[in-house]
Amino acid sequence: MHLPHPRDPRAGVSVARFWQSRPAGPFLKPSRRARPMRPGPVVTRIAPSPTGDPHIGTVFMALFNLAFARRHGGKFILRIEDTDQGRSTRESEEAIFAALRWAGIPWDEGPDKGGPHGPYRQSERLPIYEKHVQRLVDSGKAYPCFCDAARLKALREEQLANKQDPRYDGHCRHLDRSDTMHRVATGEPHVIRLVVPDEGECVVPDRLRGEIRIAWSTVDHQILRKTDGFPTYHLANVVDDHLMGVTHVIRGEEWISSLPKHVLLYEGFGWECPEFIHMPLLRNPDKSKLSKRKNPTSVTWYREAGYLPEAVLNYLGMMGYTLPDGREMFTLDEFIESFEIDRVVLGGPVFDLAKLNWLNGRYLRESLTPAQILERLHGWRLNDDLLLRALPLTQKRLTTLADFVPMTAFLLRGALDYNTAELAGSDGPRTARWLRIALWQMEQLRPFTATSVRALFEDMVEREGANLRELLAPFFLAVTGAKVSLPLFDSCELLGADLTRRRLHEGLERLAAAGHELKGKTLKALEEDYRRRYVETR
RNA sequence: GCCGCGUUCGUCUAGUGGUUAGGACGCUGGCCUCUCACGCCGGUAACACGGGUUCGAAUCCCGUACGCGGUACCA
Repeated sequence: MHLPHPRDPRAGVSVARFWQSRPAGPFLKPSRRARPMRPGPVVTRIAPSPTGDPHIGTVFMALFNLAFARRHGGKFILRIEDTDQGRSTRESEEAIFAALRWAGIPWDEGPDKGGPHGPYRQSERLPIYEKHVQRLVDSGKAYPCFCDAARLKALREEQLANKQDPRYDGHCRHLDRSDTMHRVATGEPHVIRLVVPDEGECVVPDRLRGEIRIAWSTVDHQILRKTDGFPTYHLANVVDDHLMGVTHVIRGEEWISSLPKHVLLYEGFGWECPEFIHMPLLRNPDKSKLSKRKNPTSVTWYREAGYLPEAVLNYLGMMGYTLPDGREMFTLDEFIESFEIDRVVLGGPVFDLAKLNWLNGRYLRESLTPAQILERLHGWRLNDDLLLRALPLTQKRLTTLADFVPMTAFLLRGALDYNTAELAGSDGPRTARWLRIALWQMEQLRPFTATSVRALFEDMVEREGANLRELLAPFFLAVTGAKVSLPLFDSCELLGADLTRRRLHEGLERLAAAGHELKGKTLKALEEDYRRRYVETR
């Protein structure tokens, strides 16, 4: 079905085209009853950005995209959005693949397995974006902009001071065209910006939310191509979704405010919009967007901490959703089989480890035989590989073989059991600061090895003006659960980054409970201090 | 600040005008039992608030409050 250029007859108001004609009268809240499907094959996608650790939210979104596609006999694509050259890494990309595989999420097309619409890595599609950005410039829907950061900053501050929305003022849009072209041709640094209407509003249907309306005046002249020649998310995302035949964009609600930009791009290219479905965001216990500061977010942590992938996936399947028959324990296939996107609820679900624990326990005692659990233990950490790596550290300390188990138990344990007063030591606030700083440092530490951990602490010794023995004391306790243990740096390596970090985090929580909480002004001051003394002189 | 999206037990949720507002986690009392755990039985606890519409609103409409998200040459 070909649709004409989507522009509403009402002046200045553009409406994203939906596949069906819109109902007469006011748009009613969508019903939870299944809505009719768009004809033709369904294609969904997950488009993670390979920066940092693989996020549990990525698995959450992947699950719903996969279920929707499969339920309707369609395809599910994995696309890597590595348009941020500064932050994207191959290592992180690999970690995303591994995380999805661990979780049991299969994809039909992706960078690792190809497909008819490849490549599936945005950094390899630059010529495609280039061509499309040119199309927009040629048709006057985008324009080069030469403004530097200083001007933009000043502009933003002035607008904020006048209580206006920060928004590019169109300065470069009104430059003389031939002059502009000349400056571009001579290689002057510039970005390409999207032309956005000044008046009217953008109205877009969302499958779960009804019509979303946003005034154009609040939408910025989005940069489509950065100075480095790379596209921004907005451009690459729209171009790829169209070219890859994506019919349903199922993503987090954090994207709602950039919806108008995307709609404008689809219109600019003369393409039909996909159906938009904005899911609620996973939340911390305090309701803020799930973040590693407050909750474990790395998929690898859940694996290392001994969660079963099927339990994690099952748990994610009940975030914002219940099966039509209310079952709480289900396989991926069962989830897919009965999946109805219209049953998704919009309130942001708090990710509750206690309930995940209960579910994980049920899997362990109800769905696996002892022999199968043994296999899982081997696949987890209780295997020759770990024992063999621990042996060089324990060998000289052994009197009988039986000493080995208590000596290495901390490598396999969940929560540690130690005295918080001992952790705090004589200077609780100082201990808290040290743990906090080490944790920040470790978040950046790559690779995570005994050597790099040693370097981290030696660096800290210098900057904190403490001696190593004194500095390390609380870390022995926090990481191994004992004041006397195997060498700390090697222990950290054996434990791995996720588990080590989590233990420091737990140490911090214990200190907080004991009255040494870092919060508010103290925390802010520490952050600033940390930035000054560690980050800027790195 | 501005814009947007939300709001049923502490948490995950059922509920689509008429229900004693149901289930699950957690917490808690009991049973089972060599301990613990599991399991079983019971308890605790919610429609944010105010106006409408209606014979009747958790359910529909409007406002308020609160929460969250966005406001980048990050995604």
